[in-house]
Amino acid sequence: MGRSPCCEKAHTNKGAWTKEEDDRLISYIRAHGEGCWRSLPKAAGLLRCGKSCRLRWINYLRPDLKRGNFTEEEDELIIKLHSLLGNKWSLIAGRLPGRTDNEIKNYWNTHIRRKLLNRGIDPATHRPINEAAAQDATTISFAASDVKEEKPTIGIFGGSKDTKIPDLNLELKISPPCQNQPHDHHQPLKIISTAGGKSLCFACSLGLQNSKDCSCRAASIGE
DNA sequence: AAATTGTACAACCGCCCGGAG
DNA sequence: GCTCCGGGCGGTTGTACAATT
Repeated sequence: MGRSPCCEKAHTNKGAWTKEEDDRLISYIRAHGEGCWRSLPKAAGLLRCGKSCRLRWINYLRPDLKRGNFTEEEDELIIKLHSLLGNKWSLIAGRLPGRTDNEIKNYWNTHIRRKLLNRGIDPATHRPINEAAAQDATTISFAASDVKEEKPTIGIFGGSKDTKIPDLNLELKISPPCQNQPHDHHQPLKIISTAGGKSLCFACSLGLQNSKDCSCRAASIGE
């Protein structure tokens, strides 16, 4: 059927953003909010595609972004999340406050992939490279199944028969961000897993009981 | 010092999904 | 139920900079 382009390409700038463009975008969003990205460039006086504005804002201009190097903790969390979620960068980013999907994706491709390869782990399957090489070609790209004690059924993927691992019913549920939080598209998703009827926060389901992301502890303290 | 190669990351492209009409 | 549109996502490319030869 074909789609109309998101903007008139003939009259839009491309490539790196200038300081002036950044300033225009920031001041417009501060004054009017994010609103409709399609009409925003015109309203803000920018010769940019709406998508480009959105990307620039979300990835680089938002005030709540945490710039700078990833910590070792963040590294490990990304690896664990990737082993469960695959290349669902936005979901992974949701668990890393201040980080964006694009940033994590780039970081994965440049740093973590190599780090895993150095450890002898296939970054696509999270299996030891020798084992991964011996795997049937039909092996799926994310593999929580290599951990024998943890064989989660990941409900958020719709339960493809190839991804179901029967032994342990570890359902992941994703709920909208907490309502009392300020509006933020990248507010971490609350992902709760239930194993054997016992509710675990997402951090615990990943084996990060002592992580600051663990909400079980906070809940149990409050009880 | 210049050329080449490698690395990091910003930005774009095209597709998919969900909501509105 | 269908179509269209806007937003969002993941993959890929482009480019600047660093390291090496």
